Amino acid sequence: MTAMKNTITKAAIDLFFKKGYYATSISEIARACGIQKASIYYHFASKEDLLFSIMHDTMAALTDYLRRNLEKVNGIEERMRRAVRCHVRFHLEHQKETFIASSELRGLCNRNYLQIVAMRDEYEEIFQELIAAGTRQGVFAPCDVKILSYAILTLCTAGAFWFKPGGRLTVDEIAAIYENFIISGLKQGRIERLSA
Amino acid sequence: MTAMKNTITKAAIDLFFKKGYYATSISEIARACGIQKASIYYHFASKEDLLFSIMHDTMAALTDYLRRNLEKVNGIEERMRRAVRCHVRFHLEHQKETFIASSELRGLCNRNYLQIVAMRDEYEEIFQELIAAGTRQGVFAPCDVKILSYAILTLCTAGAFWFKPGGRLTVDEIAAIYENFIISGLKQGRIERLSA
DNA sequence: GTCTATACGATGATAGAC
DNA sequence: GTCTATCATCGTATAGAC
Repeated sequence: MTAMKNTITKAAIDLFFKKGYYATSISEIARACGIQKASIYYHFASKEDLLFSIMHDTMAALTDYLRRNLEKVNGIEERMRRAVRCHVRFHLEHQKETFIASSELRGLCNRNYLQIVAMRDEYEEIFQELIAAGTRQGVFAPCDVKILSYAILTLCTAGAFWFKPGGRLTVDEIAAIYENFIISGLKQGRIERLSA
Repeated sequence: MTAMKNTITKAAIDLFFKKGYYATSISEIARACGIQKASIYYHFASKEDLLFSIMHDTMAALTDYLRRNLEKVNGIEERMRRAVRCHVRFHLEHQKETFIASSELRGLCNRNYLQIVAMRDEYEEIFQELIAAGTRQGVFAPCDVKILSYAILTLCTAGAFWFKPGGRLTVDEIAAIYENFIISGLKQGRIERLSA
C-alpha cells in the first residue's frame, strides 16, 4: 500500500466513523488528505471500493488475531474466555474500523456485500464451534448455539459503539467484565471458577 | 394523526428499515404512498422531521410498554426478568421502528439528537436501577452497573438486526433464551432457580 | 500522481395553480 | 391536500493537461 493510499484510508476511516459512509463525501476525504477529490480516483476505483477495502482488511485482521490467539490455548472454558477477550480487545482497540465494518454493510453492492458477510460468517463459526464443544463436554449448559453466538458477538461488538478511549475503564477491565458475564451465562449454574 | 400522515410514516419505516435513512429519497416514499413528493411536505416539514417523528414515537411507546409491564411485578429477579422479556418482545415485534431508532441517530440535527438521546437515557435508567437494586440485595453479583446495562440492552436490541419473523424460533423462545442468559450473567453463581 | 474543469444525475425543498 | 413545475445544490465520477 502506497503512502497516499494509506493516508486516504485513514482519513476515510475517521470520517466514516464520525459521520457515516453516506454522509461523508469524497471531497471531504480529499480535503482531509490535502489533495483534490479527483486524485482519490487514482488510488480507488470508487467510493464503495474504498469502503470495501476498509471492511475487508478489518475482517481479515480480526479473524487472524483470533486464530493466532487461540493456537496455544487448551481447555474449552479457557478457549472461550480467550476468544471473548480477543473479540472485545480488537473491537475497542480498532474501534473506528470495527464500527464501520459492522454498521455500513448497506453501503456495499451485492457482490461485495456477500464477500464481507462470508468473512463474518467464517469468524462467527469459530465461536459457534466453541459453544458447541463446551456444551458437548458439559462445561456449558445446553443452548441454542446460533442465538447465543449472535448474543455474545453483538454484545461485545456493541462496545465499539459507546467506548470512549481514556474513559473511566480500560479495555482490559471492560474485557474482563464481559468475559465473566458471558461465561456465567453460558454455564447457567455449572460454576467451577471465576477469573481473578 | 391523519390517514395520509400515517400512510407516509408506515412507508418511511419500511424504506428506512430496508435501505437506510440516507439511501431513501423523498420521492421513493411518495411513490410508495401513491402521491407526489411535494405532497409529503404538507404533512412533514422535512425529511428529518419524518425521521424524528418515527424515533420519538417509538421511544415513547417502548418506555411506556416497559413501565406498564413493571407496575405489578414484585421481587427484583422477577422484575429484571420481566424487563428483559419486554425489551426483547418490543424490539422483535416492532423490529423496523426499533432498528431505525437505534441505527439512524446520525440523521438527526443536534437539537433532535439530544431529545432522542434523553429519551433513551431515561429508558436505560430503569434497567440501571434494577441492576443496582439487585446488587444491593445480594441477588445479583457486584458489578459495574453502566457497563452491564449497556450490555443487556444492546444484547437484546441486536435481535432487531438479525431477527426474521416466521423463522426457526418464536419471539417468546428468543426472549426466554436471553432472559436466562442475562439473569445467569447477573448472578454469576448466586443461583436460586432457572425459569421453566 | 496530482491538478483543473466539467459532465451528469439526483436530491431536498419551495412556489403557486387547482 | 394534492398537483405540476422548478430551483439550487451537491454528489460521484471522468477527461485531459501537466
